[in-house]
Amino acid sequence: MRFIDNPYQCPVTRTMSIIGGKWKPIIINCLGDKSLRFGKLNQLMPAISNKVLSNELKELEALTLIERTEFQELPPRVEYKLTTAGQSLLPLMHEVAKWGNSHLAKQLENQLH
Amino acid sequence: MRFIDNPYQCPVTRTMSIIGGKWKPIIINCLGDKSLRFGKLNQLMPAISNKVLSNELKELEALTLIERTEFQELPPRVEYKLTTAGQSLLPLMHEVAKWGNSHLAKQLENQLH
DNA sequence: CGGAATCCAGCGGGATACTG
DNA sequence: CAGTATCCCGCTGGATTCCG
Repeated sequence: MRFIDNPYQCPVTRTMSIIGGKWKPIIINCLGDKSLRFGKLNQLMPAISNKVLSNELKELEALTLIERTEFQELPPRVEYKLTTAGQSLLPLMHEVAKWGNSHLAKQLENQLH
Repeated sequence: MRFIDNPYQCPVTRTMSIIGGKWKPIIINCLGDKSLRFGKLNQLMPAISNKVLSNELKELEALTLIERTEFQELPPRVEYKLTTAGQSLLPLMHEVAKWGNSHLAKQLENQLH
């Protein structure tokens, strides 16, 4: 029996165990090709606390999906951007977004009937 | 300012607010084109408790992504399958799986160097 | 068999204050 | 500015039991 909730056996479960969770896909999609500062990310996502954002960023960094660059300035400046591996997720995020849009469109359409 | 953590403004967030969470993508992918019984689903996913599985199935049903069919037999039999809307997620799940596989392949490759 | 009900521990995560 | 530290609440979700 292949257990589909086993990341070693199921590729969907594997992916979700990497980028699952409430915030990771949003952060990845938000970064895109850009390099963003911590404060800017926090501003774009007002619903996330700085503690959680900090944790998510650390995890994404540990997964080598994003790269953290600390500039030795005052006041401090830190920028986050996707690594090559992280960028490989962008097409997937695009598909996710596409589904979200078409699903919404269908819902609105159904409301008219 | 467009807030990317707002499902009304960001399609990625919108999708994740629908099929996000630990189990929904796995269940959807697991169902595929098949019709599966509660017990079979629980068997395929030993790590999920029946309570949580039951909840997830209810939520997916409320989202009209899956359809529940109850057969009036003894012992009882209930089958779950994707609706048309749910099936529209399968290509996305396929992409998710593809990324999971290629990501794993790259990791293994890097270990050789 | 397919759940619902109950109990309960763990921890995710919010709010706030503080620091280099 | 970019976090860390602390406190603490709420809810997720596990284990178990019971029911039609």
